Amino acid sequence: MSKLKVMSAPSIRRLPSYLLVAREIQEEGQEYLSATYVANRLGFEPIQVRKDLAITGISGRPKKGYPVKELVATIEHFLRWDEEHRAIVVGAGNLGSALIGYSGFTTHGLRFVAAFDSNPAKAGQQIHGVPVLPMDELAGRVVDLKVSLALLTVPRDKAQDLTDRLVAAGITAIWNFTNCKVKAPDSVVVQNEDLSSGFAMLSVKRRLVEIG
Amino acid sequence: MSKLKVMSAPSIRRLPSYLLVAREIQEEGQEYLSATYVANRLGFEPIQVRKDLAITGISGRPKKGYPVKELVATIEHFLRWDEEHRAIVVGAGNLGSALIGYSGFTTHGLRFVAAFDSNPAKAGQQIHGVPVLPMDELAGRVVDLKVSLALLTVPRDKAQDLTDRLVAAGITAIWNFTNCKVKAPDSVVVQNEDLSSGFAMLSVKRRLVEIG
DNA sequence: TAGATTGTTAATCGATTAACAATC
DNA sequence: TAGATTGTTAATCGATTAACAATC
Repeated sequence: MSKLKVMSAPSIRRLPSYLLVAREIQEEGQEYLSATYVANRLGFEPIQVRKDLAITGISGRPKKGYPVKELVATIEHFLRWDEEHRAIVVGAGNLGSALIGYSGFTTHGLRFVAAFDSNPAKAGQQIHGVPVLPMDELAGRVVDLKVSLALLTVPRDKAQDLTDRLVAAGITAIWNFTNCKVKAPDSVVVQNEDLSSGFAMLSVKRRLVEIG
Repeated sequence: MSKLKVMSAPSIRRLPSYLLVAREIQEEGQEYLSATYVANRLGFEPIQVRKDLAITGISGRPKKGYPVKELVATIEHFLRWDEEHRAIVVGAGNLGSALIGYSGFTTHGLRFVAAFDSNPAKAGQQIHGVPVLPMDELAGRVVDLKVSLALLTVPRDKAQDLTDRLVAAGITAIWNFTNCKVKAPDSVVVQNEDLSSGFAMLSVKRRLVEIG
């Protein structure tokens, strides 16, 4: 077992970009990959890359760098992207449909098995091959669909109610794309994805650039 | 003029959620809103809310809190969400279409005037009322469409090429939804939105909960 | 060997939290 | 007035960066 390292949220968030670079280098047939190279590619400091990679438990070779194949496998395992994650999408609107269709998630083990929508007209349809089911079947289907993860893409005023229903149905992880901060028991993992905060950053950066 | 405060990225990212609470309270007809109340609602510390709000230049009243109407206006102005931001969407796929259709952005002043796609079959169509134009018209239309912001929602391998073309065409802000870190001159603001990093956080949090 | 790189330990930097005077 | 709240200044906490020995 590797030593327990401090895992900061920023470090974890940077891992996917390291994985991307590592996969690319792996395809080029390189055997080793240095933190220096990764840092140059992504605009980070080499020491930061080394520290971040350390949390996964990988160990590199002085002078050579990290063995690429092992690095890819280690990051994937650390992020649990080497397992299948069966998920449902709650709210089959624009965003829900887009997320189902986003191919990038398949390399993270994410597999959408059903979508739910309160609009009866959508029930029975398919979105990118994923069946849309009526919202009132939600509670009954979580178990037989064998899902523990739900993506929440409903209007903000329905977010808390659906969270409660998802928790009651046995869902243990919620990826929340509404800008409503939902409450759930500690045993349920909630990850909030707020596009507004990104746009806030963009706007403030623009002003700073204009001012100089 | 208000004193210049330190603006940290985390603070800026929290402002939209304060704005949401403030708007809600405003609709309820309340005149004042305290940092304590906002903190309770969002699960933050009151001191953090006060510090964050301070960067916008707003000043509250001891005992009462912040005047709600002024607070809403001040945050909106600080984030430039009180102006119109004309934008194009480059890549009219699933994600691009979903972002055009996302109604939440209209309250942030975001207005989509056109989408561009390399698939000729899509040109001439409309997505949620926004015309789709052929990609080779990109350079020529940026000026007459009067846009300075572009949302990048193309496959990762086309991200850098299109960034270069956008910059050459006069775009000064890019909201990048690809997981490719694009390079642009310092005068161009780039905001990277990486869904993978959110999923990485979710996965690691899940393991921590399972371990206990 | 010499140079490049890892990984540890220490230093710095920045963000969050605490303490408290001012105030309505 | 008393209690609640703001906003400043100081303390703490955590993340990033630096220094450097170990090593292939």
